[in-house]
Amino acid sequence: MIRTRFAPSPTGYLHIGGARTALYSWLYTRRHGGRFVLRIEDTDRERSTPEAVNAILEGMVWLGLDYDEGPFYQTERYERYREHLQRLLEEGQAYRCYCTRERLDRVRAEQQARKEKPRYDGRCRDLSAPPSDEVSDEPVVRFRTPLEGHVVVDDAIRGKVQFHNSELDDLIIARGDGTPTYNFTVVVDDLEMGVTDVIRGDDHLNNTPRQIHLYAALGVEPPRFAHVPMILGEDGKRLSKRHGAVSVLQYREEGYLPEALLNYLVRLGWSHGDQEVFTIDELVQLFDIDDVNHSASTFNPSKLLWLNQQHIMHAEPAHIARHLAPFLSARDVDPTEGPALEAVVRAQQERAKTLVEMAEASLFFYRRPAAYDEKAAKKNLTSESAGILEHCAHRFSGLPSWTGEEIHAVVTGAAETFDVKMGKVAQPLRVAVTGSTVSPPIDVTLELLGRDETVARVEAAAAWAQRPESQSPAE
RNA sequence: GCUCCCAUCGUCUAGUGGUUAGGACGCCGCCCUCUCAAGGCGGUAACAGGGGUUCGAAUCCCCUUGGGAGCGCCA
Repeated sequence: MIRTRFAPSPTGYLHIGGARTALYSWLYTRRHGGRFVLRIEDTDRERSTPEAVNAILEGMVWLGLDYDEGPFYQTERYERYREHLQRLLEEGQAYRCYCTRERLDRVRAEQQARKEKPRYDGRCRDLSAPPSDEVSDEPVVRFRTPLEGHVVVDDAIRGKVQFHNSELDDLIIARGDGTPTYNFTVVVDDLEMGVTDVIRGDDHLNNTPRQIHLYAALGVEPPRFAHVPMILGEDGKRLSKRHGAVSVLQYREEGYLPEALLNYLVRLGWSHGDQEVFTIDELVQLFDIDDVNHSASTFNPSKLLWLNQQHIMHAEPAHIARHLAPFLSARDVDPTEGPALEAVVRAQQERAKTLVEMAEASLFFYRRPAAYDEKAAKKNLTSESAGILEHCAHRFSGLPSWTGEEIHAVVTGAAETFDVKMGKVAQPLRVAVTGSTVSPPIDVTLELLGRDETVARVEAAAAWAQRPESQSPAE
């Protein structure tokens, strides 16, 4: 059975790049009926924070990327690493290195000055006793990397990638204080957690040959690897916390649907013919890791926005209503007091790119506009339109029932009566009830708003339109 | 600097030796229209460059160029 994992380090929130990696792992696992494990790589105690852990967990929940096991915390697994470390030491596959940081820094600087690739020079590799000078009292443990030959990473996305062992050096697997480092903990965890497929960012491809050696030293077969390309910011640089990468939770705040974000992310590096819009179920059916592209891609906010609109348009109104409600509440509107939220959603569904937009554009359904938009009022609430508004208010009051059809008939009737175009009736009405020139079709809008509220607002607007100042001689 | 990865419209991509190089976002125009949208139609725009291989290369190979990543007692 396939087992994958997502292994973020809690040094910041869950951002776009991490979310896509998680998505790919998740989709791949769901597609093949495997198990998805969440592991928090918090061995960097300096920078890991509980807030970041929470932000990551919350991001996963919002995106709907559920995991079958975990979260496991590496800091709770030190015993496991210690055991393996001990074994490597005993078998001579690892050794203590007494070099001081100062010596290491100096060696590195010298190598760079000589335009060489910086790497450990192996001073302690074959020592039987600690060296006599420049000795650290807290020795680290290094892994004995083969000097000759090469390793091949058989990557599910990139194919075979070959590295010469001469390019590798003896990496530190345990710090001076005895705590294990990344390249060692991933290997131990992935093998102990039975991970069959390691799906991770491209930036780890260079670590993979070392890890393959570690697997060999521990006597196990390495998992299958899949290195997914990076996501670049609009400046072409790798997306990072410092570089324009925003938290996925920020997209929630900006009114994006999780399925839209996921849809956008999956298409960044993967495709299925010409299809652009996918449901999560479709993705689970169609996605496979070896179809992922080789090249890095650039984050394109306007396409994400379009996709969000697509998902808003095609989703069930009830689903959108659930996501929309908090945005209304945040604007001091109680969506249960006024037209049914689902009906409002239906009316707004194809004219909002985000839930924020939809909430803003729907406020007038729940409370009277504080003021008429200045330009809108000047153009539409005139002494001429006042008569039309009064006429409409009167007819609305007399309607046998309050339906869109009858409302529509009143509007078209008014246009005929006054011998004007539809716009000369609809727009003043729109300004009267919404305060602006934008809303769903006028009959739909008024029907939702209700007869009493409509008549009240239209009469108020008619009165406003007739006040002396609106015919100010300054015109 | 060294090693590794990558290279089709501005962006995301289809393409796997023979296509007028397709789609999508964006942008522009037109249509529809009570506003805003949505929708429809049309337009703009790409195979980084150079060598090969081949009857024939976006597709295969090499070089160059460009971009990215790694080279920590970070992950």
